Amino acid sequence: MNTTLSMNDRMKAQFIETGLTAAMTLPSANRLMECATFTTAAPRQKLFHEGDRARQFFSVVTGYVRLFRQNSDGREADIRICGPGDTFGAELVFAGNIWTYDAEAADKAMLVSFDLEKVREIAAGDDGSFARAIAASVSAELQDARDCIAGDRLNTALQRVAHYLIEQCPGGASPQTFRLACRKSLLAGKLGLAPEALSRAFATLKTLGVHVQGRTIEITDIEALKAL
Amino acid sequence: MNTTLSMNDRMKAQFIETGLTAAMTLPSANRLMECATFTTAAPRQKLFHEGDRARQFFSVVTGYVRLFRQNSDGREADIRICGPGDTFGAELVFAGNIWTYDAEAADKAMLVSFDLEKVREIAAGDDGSFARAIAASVSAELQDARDCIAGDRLNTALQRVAHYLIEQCPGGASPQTFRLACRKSLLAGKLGLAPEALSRAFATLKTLGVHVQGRTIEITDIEALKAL
DNA sequence: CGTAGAGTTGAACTTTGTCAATCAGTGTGG
DNA sequence: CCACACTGATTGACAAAGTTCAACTCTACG
Repeated sequence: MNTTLSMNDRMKAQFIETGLTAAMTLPSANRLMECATFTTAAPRQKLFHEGDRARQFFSVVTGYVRLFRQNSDGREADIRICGPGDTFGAELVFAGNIWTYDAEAADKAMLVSFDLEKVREIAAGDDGSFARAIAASVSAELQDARDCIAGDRLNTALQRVAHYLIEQCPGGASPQTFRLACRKSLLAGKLGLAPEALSRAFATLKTLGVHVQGRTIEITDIEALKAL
Repeated sequence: MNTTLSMNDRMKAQFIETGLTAAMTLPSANRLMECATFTTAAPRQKLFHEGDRARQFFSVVTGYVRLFRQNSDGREADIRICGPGDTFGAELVFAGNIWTYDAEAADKAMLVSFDLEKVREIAAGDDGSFARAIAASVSAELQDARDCIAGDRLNTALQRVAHYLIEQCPGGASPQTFRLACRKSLLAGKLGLAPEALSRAFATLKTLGVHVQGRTIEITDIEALKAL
């Protein structure tokens, strides 16, 4: 399914939206684009496995990608859920060339892949602004990963779900209605929960003015959520 | 307690041992050293708090530093335990200048601090090898953080403790005897456990040939540990 | 309609955190 | 040299939180 496509203007525009290029100067973004290949992935398609040699890293244009680890019994735990604009694997530009996790497309997904060797060459050849832009993306990922560790260790399922909902409220005022960005089972994984636990959390939150109808969320009292 | 010291040869040697400089070219390491200040911290001394503006990042020379978050009730969760050779806060070179966690010395600790502004200036001024070396350190931290997330979500307390012991076995053969690198309560935090849970894990492991006497660990059958 | 996939609910069970009491090791001062 | 206090570690009892498994519902879509 790894189809190389010529880049049209719409794709370029989408690519520019990517978090990676946001912090980049225009010349850097242009150099990066020269290493880019557009790719699509079918639902549940594996992108790579833990232990595989890595030849490129990725940005998500549309859809979602699940990064996860497996234990010896085959049980899986999500490490990160990447949505539109997210980059994953950029840490390999600077350290290592083996994947330390599995990745699969959650839905039909559109990705940009960047050739690691070419990116490293560019990073080594310029004044350092290119490398710094990628390093900024990796640093942001590190902050997110630490938020995740702290969140897991400090908060209960209910609190993590409430926190997620607060984050998703555009504007931060209530009452408010919006749609979940992804399937609930995917969200559960992102929050480090079994799907059942997410369900129960939503059920409990009903008493605090959170009404869930399919993917539609209605929040009547955001302050009550923050109080958790 | 932040005493600036002139750098003697022993200090230079210790500094060179640091993971940060390991991946660095000698000129880069020399440039980095120009931004460095030696600092000591008393046991339980706070280095900074979440939300503080960051002016430097750190490497640990001796002792341990606890990075943690607090929730609204004041309960704490460790994000990372830094020992000799570990660097923390380097992500701020590339993104952000506010601490997103608290830090305190676990024991009496000796640290090197690096002025963020100066480091950024050097990173912007050279051919990029300096920035790439720091980025490599941040990337390694990201891998560790993900190991931590996956380990927390996938393994029980017993499995995490067993995994830690296996990691600590020099050579990887049994029988073997070694000392824990730090206090048990600190280790518990590193593994995301309450001290009581670590105690119980050790008690359970007694039946699998792990004998704990204070900080001394005796492992008779490392294969039994791996089987968990 | 009917089927497949996603989501929900219930019940039993496991794991781990919390609280309280106790123990062990270490150092201090009388 | 011993009593005392202090800190860290251990143990038991208990409660809370989540997982797991199974049955059931709902919805979308052919």
